[in-house]
Amino acid sequence: MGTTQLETVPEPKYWHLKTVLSDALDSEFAVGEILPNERDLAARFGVARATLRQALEQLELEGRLQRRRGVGTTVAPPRVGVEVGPAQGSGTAWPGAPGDAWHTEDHEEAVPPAPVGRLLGAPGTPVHAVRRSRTTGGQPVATEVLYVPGTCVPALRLSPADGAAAGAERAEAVLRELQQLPLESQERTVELGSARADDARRLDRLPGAPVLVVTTCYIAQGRTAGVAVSTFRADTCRLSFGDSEGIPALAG
Amino acid sequence: MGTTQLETVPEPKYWHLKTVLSDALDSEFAVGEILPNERDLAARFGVARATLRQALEQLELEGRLQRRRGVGTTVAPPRVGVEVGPAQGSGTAWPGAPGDAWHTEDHEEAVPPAPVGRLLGAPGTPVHAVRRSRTTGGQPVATEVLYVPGTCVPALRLSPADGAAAGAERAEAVLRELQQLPLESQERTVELGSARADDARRLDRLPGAPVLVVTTCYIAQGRTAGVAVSTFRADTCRLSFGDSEGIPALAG
DNA sequence: TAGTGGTCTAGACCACAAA
DNA sequence: TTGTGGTCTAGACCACTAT
Repeated sequence: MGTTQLETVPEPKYWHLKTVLSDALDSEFAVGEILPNERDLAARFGVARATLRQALEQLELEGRLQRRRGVGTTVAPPRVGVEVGPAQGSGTAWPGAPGDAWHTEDHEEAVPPAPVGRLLGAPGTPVHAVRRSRTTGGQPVATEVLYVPGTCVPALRLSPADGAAAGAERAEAVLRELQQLPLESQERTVELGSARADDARRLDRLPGAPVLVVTTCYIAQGRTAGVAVSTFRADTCRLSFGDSEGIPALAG
Repeated sequence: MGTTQLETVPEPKYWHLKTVLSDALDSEFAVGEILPNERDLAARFGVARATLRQALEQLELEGRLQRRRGVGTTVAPPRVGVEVGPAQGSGTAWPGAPGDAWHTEDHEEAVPPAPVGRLLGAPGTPVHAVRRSRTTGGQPVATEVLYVPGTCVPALRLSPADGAAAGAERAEAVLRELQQLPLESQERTVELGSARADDARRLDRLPGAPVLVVTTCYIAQGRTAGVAVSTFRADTCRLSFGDSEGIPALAG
């Protein structure tokens, strides 16, 4: 005990700064309000701009702030809950089932990424790739690619001569065909990732922005009949896996 | 003449660097191998150390690298899948049910954080707080606090005179008592957070490290009878919500 | 003690959005 | 054009680990 540890707290400046700013956001700012710019804030707290930015980055990661180049830093609204679990009261269901919150955008035939190819049991084989997106209050919150082997939707007739204009229609045709397949189960994983350039553009973020990557395996006829890779903005989303609707429905 | 750089790709250096390093990790390094130190790497790529660090941070966020102060940067093993969903084949269950993967550590009576208090319907009221932890392969992957109102475990007799030594025992007593309560349903959310100082220590990370925060509401007797806030290391974990076991069991 | 990653500085310039 | 956040530099020192 001899060493009376008087404030030997080597707490980093940016960490302390983050706490101070966080408290200020709670008490002195309203949602949507614009903060002073980074140079002013840094001067006000007597730190370098890089240090101030370290604190802001943390707060943005936690969904407290929103920063936009050329515009400024604003106080972010609370994270929106995004339902990801079993569809409304119906247990598991294929993408594109009635009432699902996604918007179908496009379709192409492509070789899936290696991890997805392994899940589908046929690495390197071209499959249907259906691009979908999801918005909340006009803001994009997620983008998704659903990979479906051609053998799982055998009745599908695609005329390659249709051209690019029919992308969304072809995508919907794949989803319609999927509903015919009896879905046995699904399995989901969630992990942290950083947005690739194309996803970042769709999500209105910069490349590298933190995202929650939800991978869903759809099991039908004893095999993995589809894999959806959904990319959610980590700064604005809270993923919700609700059993409160699904379980009672199954029990009743 | 280095100025053969005709293509003015406004791609940030750190982003390009990250890609280069990522490819190198795939082809030239084995899991656990130590990378050259940051100063050497920066020199080798002809960038400032801060820029190199920006690329390393991204790779660490994606679980590709592990950095430890005083030691070095090593190639991280693939993320471990951590089962978070319905317990093995038994549908929903209380924490502490047989076979659950958590280790009970401690107990105290405390006022929960405001958001948890709201979920429990009684902000500002002291409740049981049970601390648990989870490891995989000897590495800590998650820490959790389960908040349970005293009114939900009325049969529990705690002797305050027991002292601190009985913390784990008191915690287990709370969990035992919970099993008596019929669990109606549960609801989970997942969001990105940054580790507070105490959680960071438990997870063997620095404060501010990215974590996946899983909030579970346990519903019993028509009310929220417990709230668990579980904090998983985002760099090493992939959360797995498996329905493949639970759904068939319920259907049969 | 030596070597590592973590923090911090004080600049500079760039890309972007809005006036 | 102006002002914002985003990128980058070339240093410095600190905290930690292993020897």
